[in-house]
Amino acid sequence: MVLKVRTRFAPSPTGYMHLGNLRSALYAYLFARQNDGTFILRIEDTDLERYVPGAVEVIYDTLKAAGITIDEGPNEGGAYGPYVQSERKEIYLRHARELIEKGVAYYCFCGKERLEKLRDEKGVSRYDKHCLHLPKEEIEKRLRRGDPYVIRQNMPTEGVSEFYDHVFGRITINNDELEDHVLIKSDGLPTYNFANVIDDHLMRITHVIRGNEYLSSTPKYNLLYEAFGWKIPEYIHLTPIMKDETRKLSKRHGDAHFDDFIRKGYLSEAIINYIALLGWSPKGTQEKFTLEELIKNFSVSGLSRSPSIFDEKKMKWLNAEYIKELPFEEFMEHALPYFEASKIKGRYDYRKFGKLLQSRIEIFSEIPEKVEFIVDYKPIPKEMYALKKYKLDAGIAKGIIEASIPAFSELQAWEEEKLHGIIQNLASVLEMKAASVYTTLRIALSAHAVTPGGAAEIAGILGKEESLERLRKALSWL
RNA sequence: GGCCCGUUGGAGAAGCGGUCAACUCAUAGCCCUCUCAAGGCUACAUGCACGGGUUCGAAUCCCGUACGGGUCACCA
Repeated sequence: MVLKVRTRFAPSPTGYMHLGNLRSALYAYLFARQNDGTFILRIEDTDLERYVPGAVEVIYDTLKAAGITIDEGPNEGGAYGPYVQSERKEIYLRHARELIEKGVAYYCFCGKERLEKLRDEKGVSRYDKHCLHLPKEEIEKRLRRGDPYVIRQNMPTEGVSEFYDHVFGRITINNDELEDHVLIKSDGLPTYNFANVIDDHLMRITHVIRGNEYLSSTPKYNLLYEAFGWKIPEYIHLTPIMKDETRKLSKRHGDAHFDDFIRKGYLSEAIINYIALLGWSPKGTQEKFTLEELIKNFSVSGLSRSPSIFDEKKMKWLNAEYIKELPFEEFMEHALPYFEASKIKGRYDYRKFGKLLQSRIEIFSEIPEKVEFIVDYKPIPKEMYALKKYKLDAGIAKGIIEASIPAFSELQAWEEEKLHGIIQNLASVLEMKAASVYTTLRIALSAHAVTPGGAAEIAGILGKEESLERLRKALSWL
């Protein structure tokens, strides 16, 4: 019988959702879905000190925005709950005691001071198995007395441990490298090392997909599985996402959170698509994938073994691709808050601007700056009209603008199409190239050498009255 | 420092013993064009960190060196 695939995302509720974490969740999700398996969310809140209220909601909101659906979890329920570690305290204790009976774990009463003394000059410490040799009576006595204790895993001191990882291949570690780490802390809660193994087994996780910071402690976990006589899961360790060659992309460096990018005007589809590509490479040359396509195309063999550097430029490009293919109405929905926050708030037609901007922005937060030129109308220096390419100078520009005012004045229906007609007609009357007339009017109407959109479009946005007013002003400056 | 892992152009990467070393972003140039975008085209690693070896043949296999990452917590 082939086991049904079950993967999990097991974040700690410590604040915002980091892109690296999101990617781990994504891969675990994709793998589960493509194998018709189950995706589980488990909250690892065994560190009371790092707990941040509201962090669980952030995790839920982010996964939802990303389109990642959860089959079993704190809110969804499931047959293997509870899915919050702090609610599973008894389960861990029970298993830890079982290990003590088996002789692979033991009580340890060593205090901070004693542990401190074990530290060498470099600050590297190594527990010396001191309490492993405590006589049974003494352990009983101290337990009865209520002395604080932890439970440690008793590691073998010789031999080697070997395991297979689907990304890194076969990995071998000498057992004497393994420390007797703590399984149960003095507050009675398990450490990650322990809770993880217990939960992954009890929740029937078949494939453990996580960051490769756990790669070197995996042998310890395997020893635990073996002590219990449990099946060891398949391992898929992920390389980190880096900010640059040496620094990991982290919260400390700012703007590495999903929310930050959403706020900057990225589409969640684009973010997901981009991070999927960081550390994973598709079989063919396609790079733009919907979630559905990612589920179909994801493959463990495409996972990279070296860290990848986060490149916002490429994510911007991808985002622009998504923006361009958005139906116009949807584009406007996303764009609206940015128009509202810009200098054209309450003036001009957002939709006309939207038409101009959809192919001109990479992220929505560029809207305010792109739109600002229209209100920034100021005296136009004569040199701005001096364009050799169009055989233009201030004098010729003056003639064009003069001729354009009566022509525009006669226009009743102020529509873009009609505006184009007038400009083209003007060109033939003046016996000039249309391009020269367009350019001159574009500058006269905008007072900018570079604008998104051309003369007719800008006139359309300004409306008849303001267009004429600007043309008269432009004329007066010449 | 010990141990584990990695290293293909500015970035993401394909490549799995015989390829002109794919593809995408970025960059540059050209075309289109009323400017800017968008779109189209083109250029961009005599070379796969470096040094040895194995082989008729190596980015691909082996060894060493350098560099980078991870880990060595009562954090996950």
